[in-house]
Amino acid sequence: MRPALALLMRRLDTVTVLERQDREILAALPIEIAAFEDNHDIVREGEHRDRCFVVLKGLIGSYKLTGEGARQIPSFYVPGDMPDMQSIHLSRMDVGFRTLMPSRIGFVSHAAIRLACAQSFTLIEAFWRMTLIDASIFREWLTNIGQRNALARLAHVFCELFVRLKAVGLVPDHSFDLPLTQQELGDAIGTSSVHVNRVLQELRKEGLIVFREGRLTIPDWSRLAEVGDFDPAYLHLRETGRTVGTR
Amino acid sequence: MRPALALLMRRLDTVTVLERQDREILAALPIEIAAFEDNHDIVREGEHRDRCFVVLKGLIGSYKLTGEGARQIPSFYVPGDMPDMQSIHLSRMDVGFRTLMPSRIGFVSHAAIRLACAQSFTLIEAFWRMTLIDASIFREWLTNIGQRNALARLAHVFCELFVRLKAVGLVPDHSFDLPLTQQELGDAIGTSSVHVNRVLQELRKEGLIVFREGRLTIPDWSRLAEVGDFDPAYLHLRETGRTVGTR
DNA sequence: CGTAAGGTTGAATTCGATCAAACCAGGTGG
DNA sequence: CCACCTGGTTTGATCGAATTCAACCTTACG
Repeated sequence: MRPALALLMRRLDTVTVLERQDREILAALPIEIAAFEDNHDIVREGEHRDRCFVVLKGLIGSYKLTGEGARQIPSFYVPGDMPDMQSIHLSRMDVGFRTLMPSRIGFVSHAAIRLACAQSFTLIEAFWRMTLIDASIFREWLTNIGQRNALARLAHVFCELFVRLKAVGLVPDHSFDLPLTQQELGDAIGTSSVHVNRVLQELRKEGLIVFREGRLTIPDWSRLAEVGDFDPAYLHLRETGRTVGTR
Repeated sequence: MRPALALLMRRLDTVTVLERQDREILAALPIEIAAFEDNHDIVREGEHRDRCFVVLKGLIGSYKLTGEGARQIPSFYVPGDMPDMQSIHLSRMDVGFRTLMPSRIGFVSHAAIRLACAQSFTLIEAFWRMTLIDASIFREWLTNIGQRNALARLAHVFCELFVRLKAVGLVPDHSFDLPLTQQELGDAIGTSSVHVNRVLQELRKEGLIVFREGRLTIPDWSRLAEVGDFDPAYLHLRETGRTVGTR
């Protein structure tokens, strides 16, 4: 099967159980692949879309701008994710998406997805479920930003990325590529880049992370999870025991 | 028709277009009604549910607790909303729901909703769309809490409640019942209740709100929307022009 | 009355923002 | 090869927003 669709399927497998015929329908989806450099807008706020995209490689961030020009990154998207699934039912985009590193993207038309959904209730469930998990992640981020201090917030975000990447098999050892700038991290956790810098130093000093040359290593998972007050339940992954962490 | 279902239908009308047969299916939904006093847990974090609920009267807040015991209210739910729609596809609740004032609730079993969805693709769309709008609201709240100061945050939340209540016809003039404590407001916008108190005074001093005896009045909508950097696009209401504001 | 829940106020403190400058590495072009 | 630029990181100093703690007030209510 085309590797792009294999990846999407693998992701769907982490959230639900697919039957053979669902896999066949998915495998037949027409998908158009494109590569983008760093900092490329894939979808802009306010647009009307007629297709969704799947992350195949790299890292995508959603973003919203306030009237003051500040930017919030409400969430990150890793390979296998369909970040703008919502565009199927909400015509106007309330959020934009851009690459946070060089990325490969697959585009699937709304029409094709609708057709697939019409053929299988299980697929509807699977896609719907993915969007509900997104919402769950937003709730967790709200709690993160609203209630925890900057140190815990950053630790929490690192933990989440670790678990999500691991779930799709992209964390062989205890490290993964994460070429985010401190500004981008700040936009995600709602602090200034200067403060991110200081918090990063703190995390490093405590031996909780190694973060350099665009790569994050987590030497001691359980301690980082402790500091970040992290419980992966909100990610609603199947077989959490197997996919999570190191213990 | 039973008023409970009429309200749900009215809400669905604000987000999508229903056909006659969809209305008939909805009207036949078995619904079980109950009244709850203030501060009553309807759903607790971690539970497994076999039914959804519709807010018929009152105000519901979702909430999450951190390891430190802090509480975040990720969003409010007004009459017509189905706050735990997600429970259909995500068995474990990652969030709890409780009344923020005396409320009337209608319960509909998952089985009944699934059956209704099996009969009408439009209904699936409508429900799915509601959950996607929820997610959109979470994104906006993330931006609100992450990027705006406490004054704008609070103004923004007030604006949202105003628009959402107005959309279901619960804001006859420029005021509505909102018997929230300052603690609860603080849990929603991620600040202490003491600071909420000060911000409220500021908003009052500027003549932007009247907030007493559990009722909020917005004398000058456009100025409050300005202060709160509020743009209702993220609510994805149909005919926004008609339903929003005062101009 | 006395109690409880919520609101208000003040003072001290802390967290994080802001501002500004220095630093550093990788690329580019003379 | 060096000078220069650029984007990002680091550091220090200062400022402001919001927290914390504590006291006090008001109202509702048994």
